[in-house]
Amino acid sequence: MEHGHQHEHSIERERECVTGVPIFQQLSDDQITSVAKVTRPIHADKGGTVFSAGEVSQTLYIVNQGQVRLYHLADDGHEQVLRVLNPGDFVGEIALFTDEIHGSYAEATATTELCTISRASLTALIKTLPPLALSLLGALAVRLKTAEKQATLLAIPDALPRLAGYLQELSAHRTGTFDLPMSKQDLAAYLGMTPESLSRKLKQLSTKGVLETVGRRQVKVINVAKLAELAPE
Amino acid sequence: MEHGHQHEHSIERERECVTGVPIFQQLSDDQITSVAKVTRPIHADKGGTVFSAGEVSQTLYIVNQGQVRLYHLADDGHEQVLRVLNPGDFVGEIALFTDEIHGSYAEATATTELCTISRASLTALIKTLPPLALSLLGALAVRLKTAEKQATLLAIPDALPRLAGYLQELSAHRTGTFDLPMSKQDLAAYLGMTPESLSRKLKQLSTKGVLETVGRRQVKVINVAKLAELAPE
DNA sequence: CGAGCAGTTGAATGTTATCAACGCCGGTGG
DNA sequence: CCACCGGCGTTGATAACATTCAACTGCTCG
Repeated sequence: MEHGHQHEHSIERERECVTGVPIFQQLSDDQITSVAKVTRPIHADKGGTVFSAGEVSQTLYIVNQGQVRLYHLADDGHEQVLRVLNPGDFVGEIALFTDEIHGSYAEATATTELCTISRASLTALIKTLPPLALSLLGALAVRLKTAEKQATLLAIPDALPRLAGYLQELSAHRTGTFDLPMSKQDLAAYLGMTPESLSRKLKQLSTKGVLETVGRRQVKVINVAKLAELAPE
Repeated sequence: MEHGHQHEHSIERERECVTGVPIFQQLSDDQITSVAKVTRPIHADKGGTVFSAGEVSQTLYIVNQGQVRLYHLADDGHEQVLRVLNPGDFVGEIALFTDEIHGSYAEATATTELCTISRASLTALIKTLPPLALSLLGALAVRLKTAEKQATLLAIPDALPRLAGYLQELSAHRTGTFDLPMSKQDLAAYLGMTPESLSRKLKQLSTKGVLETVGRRQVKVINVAKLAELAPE
């Protein structure tokens, strides 16, 4: 039957969107299908807007491919990056429980594929799929830990240990030369300093033999021990 | 039967511990009983330690009565408050998914009653009680939002808008004169400044007619509009 | 190949931390 | 109940730090 076939095909597309995402990984085939049924894939070109501040949200967004930059505008027009979403990351979880207005903008920094699930669908899914609830709880717990760690980092008045702490955390899961998750001016705002200060502090670390900056967006940690010394704790 | 009676009595105690806590509130009587069965109440006197940094944790702690101060020690011995737990708040959710070592100390700032649930028990509960999963997800989402908001606050270089933003958030849910959730020296560290700076900035706000400091731990917001002006966004 | 923006460097200014001393409140012990 | 003691909080002066403003370099992308 033509119609039936088309329907199956479209489900296949959604399945692909779901299977690539860690929080759904431990689900069975049948369970993935039930998730896929309520999933709507969306696409965003590089530079495109996924959502804007001020919009009402009742949707969970999960990045499948590409990258999304989450930021909000300060009153002086200056952009403050909140988080960078890589494949598997998601945003909109607060919308699942309260009618919340987006406080931030989401912009694709590369060609990006996302999965969206409405609030009603997700709450229904959670009620019928306990493993999904656990996955989500785990993901939120990890994000919470990250956010709280960042808060304690930012509470450090001096810029150098603040930067060192950030780089230590960042380099912990990578090795050798690695990419910064955002531009240096975004990173500066993220770390609570000006781009000028970041530049100077990076040079300071470079002079001390702690690291080298490679090109525009890469950093190579040379002396992990020295970095740990400069970082808090 | 003597033994049976004793057993029921002890369950009653745990029920009391559970019913007082928001995340369990929407559960039915039967469900509360099943939660109570795996709950272990613990008590901490004022000044007592609930847990210490370095300990392995596989337990969720929920505050029932009293207050718990969560902090960790910087390398210079200086205490950094992460969060203050009031009745209904909980800590240890990360322990539910990974064998994690506590990074912080938990100290009772008043006579405190807590409920504890082991990892195994809670994961089992979540699998059988979907509403509980939703409650937990909601609570984590709220905490996440708070933590991310604090991070963006702390990213502000100037102390005055940082303090103003904090006070605005704090006063939003209260009215008139209200208590600060911690001592001023703790608050200063929490806001990424020195106690001296906090004192000066509070005085500055007082001079501007924005607020008044009452006694040692109370603040009265006089001009909400002015406070909002000084706060970011 | 050119334009524009990210990133760097430099000097001056402003803010904040630091160090030190002091009042003040709260709790403890006589 | 009162007096003492200790820490919290405040105030003042200095110095270090980061921001600011401005000019310049060097990518990168069109």
